Amino acid sequence: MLQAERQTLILEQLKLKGRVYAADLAAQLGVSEDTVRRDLNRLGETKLLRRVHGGALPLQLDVPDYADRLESRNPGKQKRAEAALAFIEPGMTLLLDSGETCRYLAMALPRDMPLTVVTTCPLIACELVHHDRVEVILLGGRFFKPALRCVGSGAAEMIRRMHFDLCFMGLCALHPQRGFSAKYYEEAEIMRITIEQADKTVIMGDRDHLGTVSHHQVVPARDLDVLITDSGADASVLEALAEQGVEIVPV
Amino acid sequence: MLQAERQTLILEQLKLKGRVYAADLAAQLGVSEDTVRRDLNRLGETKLLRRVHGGALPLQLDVPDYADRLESRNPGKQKRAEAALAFIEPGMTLLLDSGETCRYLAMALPRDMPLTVVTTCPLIACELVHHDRVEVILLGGRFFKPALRCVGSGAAEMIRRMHFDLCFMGLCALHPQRGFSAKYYEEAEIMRITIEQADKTVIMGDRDHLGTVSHHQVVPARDLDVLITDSGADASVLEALAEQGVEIVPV
DNA sequence: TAGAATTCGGCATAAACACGCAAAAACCGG
DNA sequence: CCGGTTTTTGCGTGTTTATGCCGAATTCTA
Repeated sequence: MLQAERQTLILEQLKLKGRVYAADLAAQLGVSEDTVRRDLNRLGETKLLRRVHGGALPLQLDVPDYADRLESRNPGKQKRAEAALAFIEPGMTLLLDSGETCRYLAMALPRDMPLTVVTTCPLIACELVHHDRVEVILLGGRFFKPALRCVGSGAAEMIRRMHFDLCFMGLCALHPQRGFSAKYYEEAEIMRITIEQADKTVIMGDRDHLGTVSHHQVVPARDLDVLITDSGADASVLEALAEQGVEIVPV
Repeated sequence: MLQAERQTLILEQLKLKGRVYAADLAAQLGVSEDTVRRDLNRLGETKLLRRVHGGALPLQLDVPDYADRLESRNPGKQKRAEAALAFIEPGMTLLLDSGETCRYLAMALPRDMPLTVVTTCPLIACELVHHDRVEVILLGGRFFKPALRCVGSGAAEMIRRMHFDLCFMGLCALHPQRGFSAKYYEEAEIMRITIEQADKTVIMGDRDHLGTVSHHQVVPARDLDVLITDSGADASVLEALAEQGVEIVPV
């Protein structure tokens, strides 16, 4: 049996059962435990599974819900938001996705620049109350609390009738091969539609989310235009993304 | 069962039930209490739960100012909001209009009552984030900042397709002859449509707004059902309103 | 304050792991 | 085809980790 074949089987098994044991796999695949361990370690390094003592678990990047994250101030997000400002020009129509990163961007927007900001996140709308020259369009629908955003057909319909110069999103999980993914099905759908309507999509997020996979794919990596991330991010992942046409902006 | 898997289960259980006992977990997971304790201690060290004698609790930095805000700010609005609760029954679909009074009502809603709340005000939507049994529908559209609400054809259309058991509104101006009126044209229109779709309309406001007139009429007084106001309000105005079929609730 | 439940620390055991080594297989350039 | 290189794999050794058990210390509760 080929190594790659074996690793594929391991991943399938993992997906099927939700967990795999090194010892079981060794017996089942007819190789030594060392070999299985080496396979598991490699798959873990490339972020295709979560290696744990005794076996492996599916990757579930447990992003804490937005509602729980609101309070903490985060200098990294602040910096990425400031870097994102460079893409914005007066008169543009922006979409700000839900997420803390985008909230920082909303707060960082210059108050004297005329802009139209579209968002599904009520919190972001509230942040922009004192930006007198920013027109805010709030996309309504069912309020999906874990992600603090509106989802559903109402919001989707409204987005399909719009067009954005720029679309900004926080980074949940981005993997060179497995694309940009989100934690919840509901938000993944809205995000996908949003990206379709935008001239340019800018993603912001730190190294911890790079090379990871979450539950629902939004779009493949090549559909993204710019990634603003911290300079300490894994070079090989950045390179792989750059090859797919993503402009990397380190801060 | 893998260690990491077990710890994930513990966290899930915790989120679900709000507390876990070491002894129960040991029996349930088929491991010794020592093992469970070690798991709990580790999860506690990494700040994923709050370790307590006998088990663990979720660590929720739960909105500490919640109670304070209700007590201190505006006792009048608080009282009227509490009086309004009497009209609400489990399972109802409510419309909460924009305005501080309605925000108080949102905060005062019981957390364990299943409800659907529809609102045009993003701030109210955010207040309801921690009410797990309350489904929130946010009506989108252009965000009209002076009134902190969404207006426009989008919101109006959505409202026309809905039906509310109860509609709550703060009181801008109410005059027995000249009706219920609002400051801005945009909001008056939305409010009128809203009242049309509601079985019952409840208005909350203190004496200062009674007997006054603002710029844009919403509906005549007879279209209102309940007025919750303070007991010191002008008796002649209240009487005139009562004659038009408005139930007066003094607090 | 006494008794019960819980926790802590040390210890033993078995499983899982890392590391180096060597054999076998696959690969590669000429 | 052939010599050299790389990759893969399995094995042995020593280390680390996970777990359960036990007694002592601590904390809760009535």
